[in-house]
Amino acid sequence: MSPIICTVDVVLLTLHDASLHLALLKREHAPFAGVLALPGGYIHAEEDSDTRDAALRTLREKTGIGSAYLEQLETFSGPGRDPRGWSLSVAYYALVPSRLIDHESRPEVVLRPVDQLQGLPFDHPRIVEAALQRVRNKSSYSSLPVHLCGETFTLPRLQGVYEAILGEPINKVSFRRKIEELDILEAIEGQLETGKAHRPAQLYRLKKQYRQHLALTDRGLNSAG
Amino acid sequence: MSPIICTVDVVLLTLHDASLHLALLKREHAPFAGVLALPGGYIHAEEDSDTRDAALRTLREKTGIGSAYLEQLETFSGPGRDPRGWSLSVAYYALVPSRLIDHESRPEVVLRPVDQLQGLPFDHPRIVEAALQRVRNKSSYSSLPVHLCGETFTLPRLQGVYEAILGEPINKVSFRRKIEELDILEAIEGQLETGKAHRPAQLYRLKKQYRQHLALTDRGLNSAG
DNA sequence: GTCACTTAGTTGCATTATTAAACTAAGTGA
DNA sequence: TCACTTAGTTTAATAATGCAACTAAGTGAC
Repeated sequence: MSPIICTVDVVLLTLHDASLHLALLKREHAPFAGVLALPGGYIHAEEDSDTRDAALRTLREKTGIGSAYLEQLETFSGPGRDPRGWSLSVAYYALVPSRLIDHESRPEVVLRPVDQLQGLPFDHPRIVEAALQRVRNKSSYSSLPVHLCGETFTLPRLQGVYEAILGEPINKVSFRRKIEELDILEAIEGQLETGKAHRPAQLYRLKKQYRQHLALTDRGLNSAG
Repeated sequence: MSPIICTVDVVLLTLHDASLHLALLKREHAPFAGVLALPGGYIHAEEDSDTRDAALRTLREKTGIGSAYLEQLETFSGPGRDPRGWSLSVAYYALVPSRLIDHESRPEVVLRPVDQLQGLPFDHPRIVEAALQRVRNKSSYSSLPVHLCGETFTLPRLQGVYEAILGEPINKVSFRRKIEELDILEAIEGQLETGKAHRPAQLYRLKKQYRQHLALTDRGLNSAG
């Protein structure tokens, strides 16, 4: 029996111009050489300690990103998804603040708005679709979107990130109540976002224990309003 | 490079004596021959059209179950989880009404309460733990538990199933409101569950379109009460 | 400096959702 | 016929949510 082709693919999402963008790379080899595709590659049994590790390595090697929120999405498989044979890809999704994407040293990483994707090879459209569904759904009841912000951010900024992901406005009071309830942020003593022609906003950061873990609400964020 | 060992494992859950049980099988071959383990096996690239298909085949071959609610759980991997080498297992979980487990023709399938598991081989404890977490979480905001009931059931019975999974009582009025809201059940005209020494309960069944798909609530089922 | 403007952040109240308790319904069995 | 048990509904109290209007605090025009 011919061996199964084992790969990982990473749906790397970031926020650019207040909308969700996906990171893509031109494929170097056949099949689909030259086509923009998800960063991915073979699992290296000799060096990877599991598929998560393979995804982290892929992310580092292909995009230069050393730290991101990373979570397993789903495994896609079958005889038809890769022309080389029966293949299996463990898909992960990653969220990074856009500042961490270094366009100087990695000009080959291109960002595309997630609602204007076309021509993706293999079953990458399905994988991206699944990632978007997961991220949108999870954002509606968790702290997931904070991983798209940088180290520090204001509450109005964070609300904007939620709204960009969910695609609809959120009630300000309800939003602040929920975030408070999650108890994952700490105000940075005396640090305000100045320079704007209006009242400055308080800067916050994630509490240490939530750097990699998420917090979940009981009832969701109830957008609209 | 040595090939990666690709398998599927199925966490098959059912309700027995009003509590969640897991189906286990004695392993026939090394490693862990004779030990009770999750039904699982190699992916057959020649015959399986994807990993879901491999899981369905495994379920059919090892337990005789031809139809169940089946959903991909997570993929587990690494060099240490199987003594034969770097391995990868796509785990699925399945829910079946206990009646579908045919103890006559399959005496080798043993049921164990999920809170009294021990001695499971490989990383099966982790897989089962992940499945339980997923099922409990998903049950709190979806129609998932209906797949543990048979064709027809009463609302008090269904509430009992939710309570068995979630491990806490649910408010009767709230429960009925949520189920009504989900709009997935239809009362079976004139069919009541008789024979009990009290008022008979209305029998319901899943609407056709929800046989395989789930319905989700906006706000969850809010147990306790 | 004063004032118009803008967004940050809060308060109070109306609306809606959830829960608890008490009720009515309808069977069995003594 | 009556006690008992669980099904299913009603009512009222409580809690969560959302809206509108408020105060706060900066910038920039004049």
